[in-house]
Amino acid sequence: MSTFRISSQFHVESSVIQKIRYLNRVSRVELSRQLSLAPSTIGIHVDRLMDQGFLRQGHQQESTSGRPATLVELNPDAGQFVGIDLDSRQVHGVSVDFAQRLLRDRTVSVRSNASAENVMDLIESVIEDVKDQSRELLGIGIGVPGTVDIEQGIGVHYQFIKGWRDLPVSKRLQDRFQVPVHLENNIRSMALAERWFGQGKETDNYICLGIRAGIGSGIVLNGELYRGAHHLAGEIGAWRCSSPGDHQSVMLEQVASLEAILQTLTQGVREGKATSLSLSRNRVTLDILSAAVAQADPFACDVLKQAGQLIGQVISQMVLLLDLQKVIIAGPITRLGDVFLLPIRERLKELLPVLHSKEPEVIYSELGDLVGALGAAALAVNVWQPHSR
Amino acid sequence: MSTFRISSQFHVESSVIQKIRYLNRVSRVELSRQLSLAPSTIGIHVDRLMDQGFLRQGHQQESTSGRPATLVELNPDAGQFVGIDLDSRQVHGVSVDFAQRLLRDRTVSVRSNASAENVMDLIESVIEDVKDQSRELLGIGIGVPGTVDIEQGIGVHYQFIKGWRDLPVSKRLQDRFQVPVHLENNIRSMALAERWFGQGKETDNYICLGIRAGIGSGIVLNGELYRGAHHLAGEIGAWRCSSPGDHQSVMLEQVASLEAILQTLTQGVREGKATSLSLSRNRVTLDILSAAVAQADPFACDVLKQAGQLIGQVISQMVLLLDLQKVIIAGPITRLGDVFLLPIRERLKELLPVLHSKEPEVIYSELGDLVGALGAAALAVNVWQPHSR
DNA sequence: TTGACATATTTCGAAATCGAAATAATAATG
DNA sequence: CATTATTATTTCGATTTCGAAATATGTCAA
Repeated sequence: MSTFRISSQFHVESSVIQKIRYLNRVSRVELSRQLSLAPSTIGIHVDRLMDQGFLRQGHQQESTSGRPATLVELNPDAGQFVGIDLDSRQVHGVSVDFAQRLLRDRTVSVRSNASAENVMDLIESVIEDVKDQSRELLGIGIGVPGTVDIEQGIGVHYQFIKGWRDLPVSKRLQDRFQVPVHLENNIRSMALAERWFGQGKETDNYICLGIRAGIGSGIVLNGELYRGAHHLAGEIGAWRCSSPGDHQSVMLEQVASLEAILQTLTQGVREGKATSLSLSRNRVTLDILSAAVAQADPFACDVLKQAGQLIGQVISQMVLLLDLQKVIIAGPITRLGDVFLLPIRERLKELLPVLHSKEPEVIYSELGDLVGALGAAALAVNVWQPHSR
Repeated sequence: MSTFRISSQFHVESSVIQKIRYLNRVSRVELSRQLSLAPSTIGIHVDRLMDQGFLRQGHQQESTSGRPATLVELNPDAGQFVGIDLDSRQVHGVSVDFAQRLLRDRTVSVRSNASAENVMDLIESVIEDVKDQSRELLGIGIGVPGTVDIEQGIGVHYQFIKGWRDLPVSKRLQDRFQVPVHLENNIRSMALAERWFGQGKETDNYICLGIRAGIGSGIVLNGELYRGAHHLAGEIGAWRCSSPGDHQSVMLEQVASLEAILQTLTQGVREGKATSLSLSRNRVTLDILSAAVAQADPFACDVLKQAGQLIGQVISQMVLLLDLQKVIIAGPITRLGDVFLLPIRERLKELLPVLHSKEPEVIYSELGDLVGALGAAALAVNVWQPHSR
């Protein structure tokens, strides 16, 4: 694949837009400083981008001493992006305007026996739904579970959807909607969303730990998403850990994922443990667990504590290896609150040597169910470039 | 600290020199491609750098079809750099010419009760020794153990040298030798040496695992040294691991470092295990162990196998998290050969899921005792810039 | 030997960027 | 109210980089 050079003009304008996106409202001088370009150069590009309608004048404000800056901001009406997050059970879709503000969102659930083909149809209909008819569609981002080939836009493999193997996701959507489509692993999309809108905004080194059916993570280092040599970075589901009671080492995913926790609880109920937990369709669900936790059910709390401590140990290792400032935990498990979070923090504190003066924060994501979809949209936004139009 | 902008001219020339350094001999066109600059632009800079004596014409060669390239290479005589590696027990020093070829090297040992002050004196004398009198000294790089503040050039803390705390290493050497001095953690220096001269040359994502008195690692991601939020990345000595026989988790460094291994062996000899190992000054030394391994002493081999398996597990975790292509093991422990290396590889193979089609290599460093010093020199080389002279 | 063909390098006018000075717009001050 | 200080933005000639075409220098095949 030949690496063609992008006309330098567009490259600069692209990075100008990115910076404004990141800072919301900026003066020309501030842009000049941040991009290491002369003020005069920035002036030229900002003027051009305003002519083209991508930027607009913001309220000039900020009175210190000296001439006040005339702030520049994105023109929300310059177009829209769509982001899709495919979970094992749901498709979340969002559309955002050019200033990356939410326009519409929609969530549909996936039948448990749905095929890859069914899922793709569903995704297309969700895109159709959330798309605003009155704006130009500039790009689509999509986060999918499992392994992906982001260059080719192919979903390589995901075990929980029938036939999800070497699926040309990007090509299909590109053909249908006639805009650039960017594929990414969905946990990395979430990490990206945290970077843009969430708790990673001011933080350059963090991990977004997704605890759902499996366990995976999106890694941001020096402010950039890290993907690894074969786009497999962050796949820590298979980490071997010492489970507290057990002599043998076990896989992280088989002990501390939401699925594994619910499994352990279900097993406990069947064995007749003293607990207020009940079964629905033969298993403990997250809702049931949530209710039990609210009543401080001892068995449920104990199981969560065990899992939390293990996660705490895993986080201690990631922090030591990568010298992280933050670990953001995402996924439905965050609904359980402190019962799960506090044991993680405690264990982490125990395991980090004192020399780590700056103790890393462990926090829940606050972006809600749309995290992944917003991140996917950000993916498309990130790589979009102003064409001559 | 104000971020002053370097005149763009020097920035380009600097990156031209870096690229040539990396590729040894290159044509102007190849440079143009690699740096994404127009051939005409490269021509101007190469001509100028030749006039200034930094570059010279290489043998023009490489006959394919078309006009043959006139290769450009570094002029070795343009100056020299010095690199220092401070280990807990030794100071290694090297000088390299402008083309980064070894000029001289010298190793002196550090008295076990030496103070920070003694060590600094020793370092100064080593620099004086290895420095070539006939060339201009352009920079000094120095790798030291423990935590460092690379911006300030301060050795923050190292427990095994008396008084090694908040030591202004760079300032002292800068005052004495009147050239830029660059400080770094010594394991990161080693990782950098692998990147420049060793097995990291063609590999963009790897870890250099240093197993000595302690255990630490230097991390290279996307071709660049990763330092983390507070320059603490890679400090995995405190990782909690499940030791095979034990129920409690233990610190990696206390089980699998060279020090720990020798300690375990010493203990074993005292307890009268059946072994050919003997004690020298009340302890098993690496030399003794080495000899025992050569005779396939069962106790020694078993202990090494245990340690190797633990390291294998640790590597599996790092590989899964960071999707690495390679792990390079460095330190005196590599003298033990396959008895230590093979268990690592076996355990790693066991623990990696099949989906990791590209199995990462685990190899010993082949750079010998000068790794660290060469890496430190590379550190200075890396940031050096052509001044107008 | 000659004439494609291929690739490297240089040439040169156009475009982008710089840097320093000029200009603009405000607060603080006397 | 005028003046000074301070920061933002624009102006404009100088410098750097680009891009396309011209030129250089080899291989290969007829």
